[in-house]
Amino acid sequence: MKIDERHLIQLAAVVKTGGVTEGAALLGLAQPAVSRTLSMLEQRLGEPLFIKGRRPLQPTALGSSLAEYGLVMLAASRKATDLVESFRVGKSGVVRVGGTPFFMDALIAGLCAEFQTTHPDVRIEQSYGYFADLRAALKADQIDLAICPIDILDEGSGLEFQQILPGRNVIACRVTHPLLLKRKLQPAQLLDYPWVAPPPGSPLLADLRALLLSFGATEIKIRYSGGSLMGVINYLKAADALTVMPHSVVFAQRKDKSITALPINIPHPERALSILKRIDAPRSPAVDQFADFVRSGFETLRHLIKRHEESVVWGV
Amino acid sequence: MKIDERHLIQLAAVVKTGGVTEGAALLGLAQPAVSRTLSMLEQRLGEPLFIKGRRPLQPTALGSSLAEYGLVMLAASRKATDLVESFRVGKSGVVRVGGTPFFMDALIAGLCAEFQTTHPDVRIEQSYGYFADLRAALKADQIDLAICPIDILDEGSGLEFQQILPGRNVIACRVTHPLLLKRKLQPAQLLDYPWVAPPPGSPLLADLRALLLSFGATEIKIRYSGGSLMGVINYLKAADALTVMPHSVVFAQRKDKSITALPINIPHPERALSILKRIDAPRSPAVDQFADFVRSGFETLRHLIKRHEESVVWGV
DNA sequence: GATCTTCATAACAATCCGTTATATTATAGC
DNA sequence: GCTATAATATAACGGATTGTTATGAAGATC
Repeated sequence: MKIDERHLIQLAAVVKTGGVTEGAALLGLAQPAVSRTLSMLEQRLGEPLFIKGRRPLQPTALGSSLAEYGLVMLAASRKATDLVESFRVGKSGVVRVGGTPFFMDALIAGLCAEFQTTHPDVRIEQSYGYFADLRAALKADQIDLAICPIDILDEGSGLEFQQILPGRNVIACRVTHPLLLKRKLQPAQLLDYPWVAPPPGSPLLADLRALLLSFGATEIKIRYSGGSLMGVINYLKAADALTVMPHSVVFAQRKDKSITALPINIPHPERALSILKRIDAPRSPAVDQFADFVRSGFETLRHLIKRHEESVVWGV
Repeated sequence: MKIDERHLIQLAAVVKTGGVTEGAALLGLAQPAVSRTLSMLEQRLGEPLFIKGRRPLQPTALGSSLAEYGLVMLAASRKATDLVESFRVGKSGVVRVGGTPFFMDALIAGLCAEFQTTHPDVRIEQSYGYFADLRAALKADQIDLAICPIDILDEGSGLEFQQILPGRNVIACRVTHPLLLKRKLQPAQLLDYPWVAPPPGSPLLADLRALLLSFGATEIKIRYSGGSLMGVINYLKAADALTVMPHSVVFAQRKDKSITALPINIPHPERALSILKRIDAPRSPAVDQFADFVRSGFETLRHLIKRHEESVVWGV
């Protein structure tokens, strides 16, 4: 005999609270509704669920056994509604975010941790990739968000993108680099030092090539390549090498006092760090909240950078 | 937001089976019913539960999370229906049975064990008592069955009682008792030996008093009293004492070859071992089955006794 | 691109649900 | 034992929901 789950839950509520009235109140129902449910249940089962003529209500063996299962359902139901509630306000769910390695490592990872102090039940699944991969992953619904630098003219084509940081590269080196002592830095001097290449496939690598050629290099001498951000930084710390990095990434490392930027301006790439989303896809509130959080995080970063540059001659 | 438990279960079925059609089949429903449920759920939640335009169906994060809770409910529901089913056929439940100590210990306890080889999920709660207590307990719905000797003229008064064994007492002693060697047993000889009294309050004790007086005793010399069946038997084993016991109880001990009955007839009490139930009270199938089992158990016991007496001169 | 399976929608009847109003029943206090 | 009180059962009703079958739309497969 199949029993309506709702009936079992009502039974459980009554057994748990010890009364029809209280049980109904627990479920937010009127007493007659629950009373009728119990009558119907007993009639259908052909077995009493409560010992008749006894108050406070006392369940029979069958009644209390069934009530246990009802209690399980009641608990599950409660949890489910809680889950929905937290999901609706973006407090639970999954955020799948992909991005370029340097930004992810230097900035987004920390932001994720920060985000989760207020959203502990949101799971973040991070992955690496460059624009083409990320766009494909977005369209295939493998990720919910992408964070990467995008050429201004790149067409969205079904993707929404918000710029969150203007493109700006700097030349990074360790804080003890001899070039930092020079009064006037000539671009040609940069070619005297070994260079470290950003990850293959990254826009930064193209930037580096263009930059070195503009400095008059006939060929590009790369001493080290293939490292992630941590690898590059650790290389830089141990040698007077140079590399190109996003300004924000170097800025994020300022606390370490191990690498910094040379006080020389290099051309802005026609690119801006952006958050990419699919326009059509329904995004969960958690994804939206995370995107907002990242955006505001970069907002404050931009202000930080600005204030920092106004107060000190940065990089010296 | 409160979610209908039935909806969660349907969701779980679909997620579990990987398709609306299969999910509906799992629940014994038509496919459109489940399909509509899912549509309504998504509409009410404002969040998709499945990734659109993808077959086989793939749940979203929210969908699979909710499905987990649905699965819990589904499992509980299944178990509940199983429980009901087994309860209806008397394969589960509780049997509260009270009875007089000697019968319970000597006969009923073993029957309980035997009963549970076919009804392992029936819990038996046994208690001791004599007629007055048992009747009160029955009326107060503290026990479902009582098994005790009842005077033939005792009125049921709302109680149904079935006789399961005629009243018949014997005088019990150890198998090495000297009286067993006598050719002709004179009642007066019995008075030469010490007597053990059945539990206070028991009908047996009254029987014993009446018996001894009828033998011509001026006063009753009780050497030992207050023991349960095990106590009395162990006393008898260690001394040439005598006592009154129901015939069936002594018979049940025959395998031990430690106590037996004197070959002397004593008056039948106007009493028969009976099963008592309340007439009005709804009894669970398990109780009915147990009562039937006990009845048939005593039926075979009666036959056993009969055959035994026909084949051997019992007690010698 | 044709076909086949699977899912979504529509329409309808029956049931069930929850409500308020009211009667009945059990317990407690005198 | 009787009354007062609190709790439960019953009745009646509007509305929502459930299930059904029939049919249309959309992916997947070849």
